[in-house]
Amino acid sequence: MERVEDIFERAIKSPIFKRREVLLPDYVPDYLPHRDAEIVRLARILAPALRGERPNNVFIFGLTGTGKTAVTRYVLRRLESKALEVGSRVHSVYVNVRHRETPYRVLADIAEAIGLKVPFTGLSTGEVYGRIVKWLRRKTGVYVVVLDEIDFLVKKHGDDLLYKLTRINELLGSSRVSIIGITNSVRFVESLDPRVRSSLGEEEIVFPPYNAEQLKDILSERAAEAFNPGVLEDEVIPLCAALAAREHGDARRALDLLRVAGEIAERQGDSLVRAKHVHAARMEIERDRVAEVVRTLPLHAKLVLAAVIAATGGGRLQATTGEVYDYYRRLISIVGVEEVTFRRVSGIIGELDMLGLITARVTSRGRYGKTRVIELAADTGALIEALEEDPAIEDAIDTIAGETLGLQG
DNA sequence: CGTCCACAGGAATGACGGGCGG
DNA sequence: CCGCCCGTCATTCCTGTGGACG
Repeated sequence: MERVEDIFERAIKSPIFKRREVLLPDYVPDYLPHRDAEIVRLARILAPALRGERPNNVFIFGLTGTGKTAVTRYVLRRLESKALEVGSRVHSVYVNVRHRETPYRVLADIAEAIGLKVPFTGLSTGEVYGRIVKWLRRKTGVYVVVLDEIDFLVKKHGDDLLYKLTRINELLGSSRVSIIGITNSVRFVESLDPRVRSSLGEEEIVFPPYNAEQLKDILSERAAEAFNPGVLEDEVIPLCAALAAREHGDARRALDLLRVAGEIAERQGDSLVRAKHVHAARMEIERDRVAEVVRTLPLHAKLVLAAVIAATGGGRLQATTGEVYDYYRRLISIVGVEEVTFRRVSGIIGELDMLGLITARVTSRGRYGKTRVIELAADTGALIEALEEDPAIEDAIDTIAGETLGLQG
C-alpha cells in the first residue's frame, strides 16, 4: 500500500533534480576526478601544519575551471578535520580577491575570517595589518591563508600586500601564517617583485586543463548525485563536455551548462534533459552573464559600449579607438550629458575588454598610427537588451539599435 | 632609413560621497 | 560633529611606439 507521506514527498520533489546544489560552482565534492596528483602534492605541502610547523607557501596556477579552488578547499577541509581529530591548531582563511580587489578589503576579509572585527572602511590598510598582527600574536596555531585569483589584486594595486603577508611571520609569536596564492595567469608571476615571487613560490603546482574525456568523467560523477536516475539523455553529458572542452577545458563551464540545461528542462515540464536544453542553456548563460556585467556599468561605460556596438555595425566590423570616440560623442549629444575625455574613453575601452564584453588589442598601422582594434566579444542582441534596461540612455540605445538593424536588414 | 601618425598607457592630481574613530 | 581615510571616476599632462610611407 502506498503511503500518503510518499505521495506528498514525490509531489514536492523535482522530477529532474535529486540534489541540484551539487552542480553549483562552490560545491566541493568528496571525490575530484583526475586531480589525484595535485591533491597529493598539496596535502604533502600542507601536512607539516599538523605538527604546528609552518607549511611552505604555495603558488597554484591553472586556467579557470581546472579545479584549483576545489582542490584547495578539499585539501584544507581534510586538513582541518584531521587537525580537529588530533587536536592541532590549524585554521584556514579563504579570500577570493576577484570581487574584493583592494588591499584594504582583502585584509578586512582576512581579519574577519580569523575572528577580528574591523570596520569595512575608515582605516588605513596599514592599521588593519597592524591589528591583524596584534591579534595573531595572542594566538597559537597555523593559519593557512588562501588568496584566490590573486592576479586581480596585483594588477591594480601591486604586490605590497603580498610582500607584507609573506613577512608577517617575523612579527608573530607562537602562530604561523602560510599563504596559498591561486592564479589563472602564469604571466602575472613575472610582474611580481622577485622577493615576493621567491617567497610565495616556495612550492608551485600547475593545474593542466581537462580534456573532453576527463570532463565527461567529472560530469558523470556529479550527475549521479545531482539528477534523478534516467533523466539525462545519453548525448547530454558528452555535449556539455565537448562545449566546455572548446573553452580550454573549463569544468565550471561544463557544470553550469549541465545545471542550467536541467533547470530549463524542468521549467519546460520536460521529463528528460535533452541536447536542445543544453543549447538553450548556452544562450541563457551568455545572456545572464552579459546582463549582469552591463547592469553594474557606470553611465559612460554603457555609452562607450553602445558606441562600440554602433562603430562595429552591430559586431560585424572592427573599429578603432578614435572611431568609437566619435560615436560616443554622437551618443552624448542624444543623451545630453557631459562628455568625458578621450583618455578616459580609452581607459573605459580597456575596462570593457577586461570584462570580456569586447576585445581590444593594440596594433600598429604604420603610417596610419597605432591604435586598438576593437570587436564585440558578446552577443549583440544580449548587449542591446541589457543596455536598454537603463532608462537614462534608452533613447540613444534605440537610435543605434535602429541604425544597426537597418544596416543589417 | 628616418618620420610621424594615432593613439597607448603611466603618473600626478582632484572632486566626491561614504563611513569610521575620537 | 569634525577630520581623516577610503575607493571610484575623471582630468591633465605626459612619454612611448610599430611600422607604412616618402
